[in-house]
Amino acid sequence: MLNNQLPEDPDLDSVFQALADPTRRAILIRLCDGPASVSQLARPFAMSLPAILQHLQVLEGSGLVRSEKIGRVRSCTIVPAAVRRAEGWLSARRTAEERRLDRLESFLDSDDPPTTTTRSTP
Amino acid sequence: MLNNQLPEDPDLDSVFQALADPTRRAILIRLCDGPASVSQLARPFAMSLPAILQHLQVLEGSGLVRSEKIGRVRSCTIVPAAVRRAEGWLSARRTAEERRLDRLESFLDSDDPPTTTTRSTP
DNA sequence: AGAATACTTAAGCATGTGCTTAACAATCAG
DNA sequence: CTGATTGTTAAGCACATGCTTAAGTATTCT
Repeated sequence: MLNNQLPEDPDLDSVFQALADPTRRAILIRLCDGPASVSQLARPFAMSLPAILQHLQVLEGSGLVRSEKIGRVRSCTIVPAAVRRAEGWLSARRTAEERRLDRLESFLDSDDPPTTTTRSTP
Repeated sequence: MLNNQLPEDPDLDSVFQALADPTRRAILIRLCDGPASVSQLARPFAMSLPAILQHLQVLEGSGLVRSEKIGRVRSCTIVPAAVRRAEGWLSARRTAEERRLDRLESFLDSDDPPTTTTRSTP
């Protein structure tokens, strides 16, 4: 049985997945201050360098971070567009829900409250 | 070796984790149109009911969804505040990065570029 | 060249995630 | 009461995740 649902942008999976870890979010916060090398990024954490590397690979795989190796140093930068895409999805949900509440409100503000299904006014 | 880093809000972990799945995001989109029962939420998916239940538990554990059982029907609703909290984190990153670019720009627009190193805090 | 630096790869391990099926409630309709 | 509807619990399985250590490679310094 094939799953022919979910017409949604599959790329957001990896973005939110990347955001779902405190180490990776801390790395992103750090990168907002400007580009950094792998060992600079690793310094604050009680974690091995390979572990940080793996976090960086997750971040890069999601598109939230880009990196380039120059000499023996890899320089990592945040990718604002990817951050905005995730933000945009949440923003769309928020506004959709707000629109619904507005419709509901203006419906209740009209005259005739017929069989108040949700929350009978006390 | 204890990990005494990461002074950040740990609750965002579960929020982003919940968002990192297309089924759960589709459920959230659906809930923007108003409350729904478990089987209503399950209907569009080629997936067993227990699977949907588990997704709902993840969503509820993250605070993105609240639910209440009335009779034999569980009614699920989205929690806008939780959506806004995730959105707010991303928004803060974006603005932080924009501020940095502004500083960089006005710095480059001025005359004297001294030692273009990133972060020379000794 | 030889040593230090900065990163990378590989393998392994414990735990978490996303499903499944089967069986078990609880409630409502006739 | 009987039976259909709606949801819940439990067990199990395949695979993903987040680390670790050990052993590389590539670059720069002296």
